[in-house]
Amino acid sequence: MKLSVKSDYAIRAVFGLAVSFHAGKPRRVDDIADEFNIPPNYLVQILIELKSKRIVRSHRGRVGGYSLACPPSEITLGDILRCIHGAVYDTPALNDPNCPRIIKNAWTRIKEAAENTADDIDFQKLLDQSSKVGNIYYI
Amino acid sequence: MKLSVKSDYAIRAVFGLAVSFHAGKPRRVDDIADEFNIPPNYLVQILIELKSKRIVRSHRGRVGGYSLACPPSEITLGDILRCIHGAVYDTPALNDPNCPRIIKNAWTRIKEAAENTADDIDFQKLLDQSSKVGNIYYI
DNA sequence: TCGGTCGTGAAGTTATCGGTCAAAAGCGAT
DNA sequence: ATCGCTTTTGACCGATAACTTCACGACCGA
Repeated sequence: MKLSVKSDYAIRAVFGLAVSFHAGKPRRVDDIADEFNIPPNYLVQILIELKSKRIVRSHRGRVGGYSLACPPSEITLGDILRCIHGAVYDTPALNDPNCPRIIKNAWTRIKEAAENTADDIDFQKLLDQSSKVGNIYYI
Repeated sequence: MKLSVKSDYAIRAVFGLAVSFHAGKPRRVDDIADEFNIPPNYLVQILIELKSKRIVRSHRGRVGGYSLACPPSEITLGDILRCIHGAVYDTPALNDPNCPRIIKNAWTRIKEAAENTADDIDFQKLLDQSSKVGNIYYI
């Protein structure tokens, strides 16, 4: 039930990279951390995890930084959640042989509801919302 | 993303009480703990929480034990999850002013998907499944 | 070669989880 | 009235994970 901030940080970071995806230039860690109020040293660890799952790429050196490994439309929130934690929605009940089948079925229904929703939201959709709604209701 | 076993224990316990709801007689803690493989001393804490939220009732003394406070059809999985944890699906992102609106919207969608599903499953439905499927596929 | 960037591991703090234990308090039956 | 059975309460503990910071190494481009 309780999500960690880590997954939220990850989604913010990928969103930040999605915004500047067309530019083609990588973005520095401190830059992203600064925009989204993420502890820089913590963000590094998160980005490394995202990199190991081929969601982002890194470049070292003077013009280094991070960029998306594929178009925003091909990355979903479910992908990020599965990368950072093992699953979108995980309960020990499903692995517990003592849990009655009926209850396991119920857990599975809830799990799939969350999973399907997360897999349906890709970062291109978020970008579209951002350009449409963001400019109108921005305070 | 990671659920605790506590909520699973709670659901098992309430399910156990639902099964014997029509009998009208309370069920002892150790009895429930034994059937569903729940540490008895841990189950006590869970039942007390459930009682404080008026989901179950208790009865002391020689013929004491626990029983449901209302019919199984009026108790949903969402009720249990909200009782044990604060919410069915909780992410710190929704309370973080630094989290962009677009991303908060996405979190809300996932949250509502899980919440609606959990609220749709009441214990009468589980009982119905139990009597229908349980007897056929029981090993 | 030098400055800036990522990469990595370690360390520490805090919180939560899962579980145990020992009494106290209340109720029913006899 | 008392006795046994049950819930009630609250304290406690070890392990694990979350979150964060730090220091230093590796690497690249100019």
